[in-house]
Amino acid sequence: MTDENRLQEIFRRLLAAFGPQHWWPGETRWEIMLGAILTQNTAWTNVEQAIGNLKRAQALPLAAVRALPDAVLARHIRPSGYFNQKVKKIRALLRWLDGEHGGSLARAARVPTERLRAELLGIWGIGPETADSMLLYAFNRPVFVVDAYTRRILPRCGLFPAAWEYAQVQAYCVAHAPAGVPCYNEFHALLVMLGKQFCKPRPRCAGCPLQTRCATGQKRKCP
DNA sequence: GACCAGGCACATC
DNA sequence: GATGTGCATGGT
Repeated sequence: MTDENRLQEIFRRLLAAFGPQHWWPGETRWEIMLGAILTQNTAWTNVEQAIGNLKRAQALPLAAVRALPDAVLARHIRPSGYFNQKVKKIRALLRWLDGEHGGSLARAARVPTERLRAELLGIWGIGPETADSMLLYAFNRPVFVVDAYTRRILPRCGLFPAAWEYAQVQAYCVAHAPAGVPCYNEFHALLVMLGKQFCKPRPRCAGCPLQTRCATGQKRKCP
């Protein structure tokens, strides 16, 4: 079976098993972008609490977040973890929006994909996964999102080495996965669903007296 | 109590 | 360039 067929078969099976995921769980472009920052290295349930806090305080809209003092914003998003860092990232996002697009997401949405991606990657605190999540889910661009689950699951299916970096994995998926915004949307969501349920991080090293993990993501190194 | 979660920036070698 | 570390809460 070719790589293309294997990846398409994985997509087909996941869709059959889990059904459409209806991502992204956010109602506006802004809410999706905010969620993309808040979910960095954080369980979505924690992000839901943070967004719930903002909603209850009627502080979720872009203009409301803009008007919040840092300390208040930090208090609202506290459940999502790394709250001081995330306040800085949200401020950096707003600075970009104001500086490049007059504070208008509608204007930002008219920027071609490659340039928009470059702009997002230029924002402090926004790396490739967060930028691509924003592009796909907030701006409806055909960009394949690679996350920790993608990089864990597909190598275990034997598709490529686990050591591949972001851009390599993305290029592979673009080359072999079913194309287009709806498929990219669903594929990423389905990989997350599968990963949460069945694909825990790398197994512990057999016989390691520390019972810890080696290679990326580890807390300590095996002796 | 350890591990994990829909990363990223920065320091150090 | 590769590797390690800080950031932090909440669920299991």
